[in-house]
Amino acid sequence: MTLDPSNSAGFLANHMARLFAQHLNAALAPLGLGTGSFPALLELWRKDGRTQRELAETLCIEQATMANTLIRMQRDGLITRAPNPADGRSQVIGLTDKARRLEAPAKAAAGQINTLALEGMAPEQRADFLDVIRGVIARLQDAPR
Amino acid sequence: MTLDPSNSAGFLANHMARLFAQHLNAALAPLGLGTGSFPALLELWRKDGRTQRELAETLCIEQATMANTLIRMQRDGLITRAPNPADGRSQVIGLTDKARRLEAPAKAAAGQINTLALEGMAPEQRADFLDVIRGVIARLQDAPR
DNA sequence: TATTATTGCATAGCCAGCTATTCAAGTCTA
DNA sequence: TAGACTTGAATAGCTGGCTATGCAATAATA
Repeated sequence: MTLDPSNSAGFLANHMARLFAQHLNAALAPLGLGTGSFPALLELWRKDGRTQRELAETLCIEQATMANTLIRMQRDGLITRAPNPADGRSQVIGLTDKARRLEAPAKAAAGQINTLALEGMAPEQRADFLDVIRGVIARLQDAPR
Repeated sequence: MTLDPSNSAGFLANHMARLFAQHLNAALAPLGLGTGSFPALLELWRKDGRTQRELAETLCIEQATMANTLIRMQRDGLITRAPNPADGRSQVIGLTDKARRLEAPAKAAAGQINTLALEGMAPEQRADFLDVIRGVIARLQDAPR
């Protein structure tokens, strides 16, 4: 029964993700952003006026996690909330001007980290790598937890 | 400026790691273990009587994180701490019998998750995949944060 | 040897993630 | 239409991760 960390997919995945997060955090901190708000912003930049549930769903994040992230984002002046005319339970999340101005620099910072991470790999190698990850995600998502 | 989540290495890495953690958590919960204590146990099962700093270093975890994990592990009756005769600042971490008895079932549970995650991949594909991850880790670790 | 670094841990305080629970608003159906 | 389900969000409470500090013990040096 070996299973040493440096040879376990799970351990390596965790380690890689932590390093990504550390770099992203460092890159986003000067902009006043964190690793939690960034994916939410990516979605809202694409199309804002969406609901909490929609965001959580497309980002594969639990609703409670999204709720807390949105609280911090509102505290930091990134989003506004308006009543949803179509459904009294939910609110419509909008971006502030401040958040809109951060789109270009934040995306640039994040892009650099992806570039660094995959440096030296041929384009198809990168595509393959991401495909394998997507496969792992699919299997883990389908299996009962 | 595209950078959509489902095509970003960082986002995919994070998503994959969260799914691994969820599965591992579910599998270890019946044993009273969590995703934080498990890597520490892997090291201690290999050789116990090690110091906090040693554990943090080999697991690539910050010292403060390790300290908190060890507090929970002690609370849960997994480890003991003895004064270090060689250095009055540090303690020697030992495993309890309870922790020793958990080695086989915990490793089995974790192994199953790795197997599930890489299901359907040929042995060399798996090896390649882990190698690519190790490469990403190396690049992110070397680069200034 | 006295002072100055360095090192090992602990602690505070934050963020991001999770589950479980609760509540209110909307739906459905007998 | 009244009562029962469903659904969107909030909240409590935990884990695991991080940085930044502070402190005590050790090591190094002037």
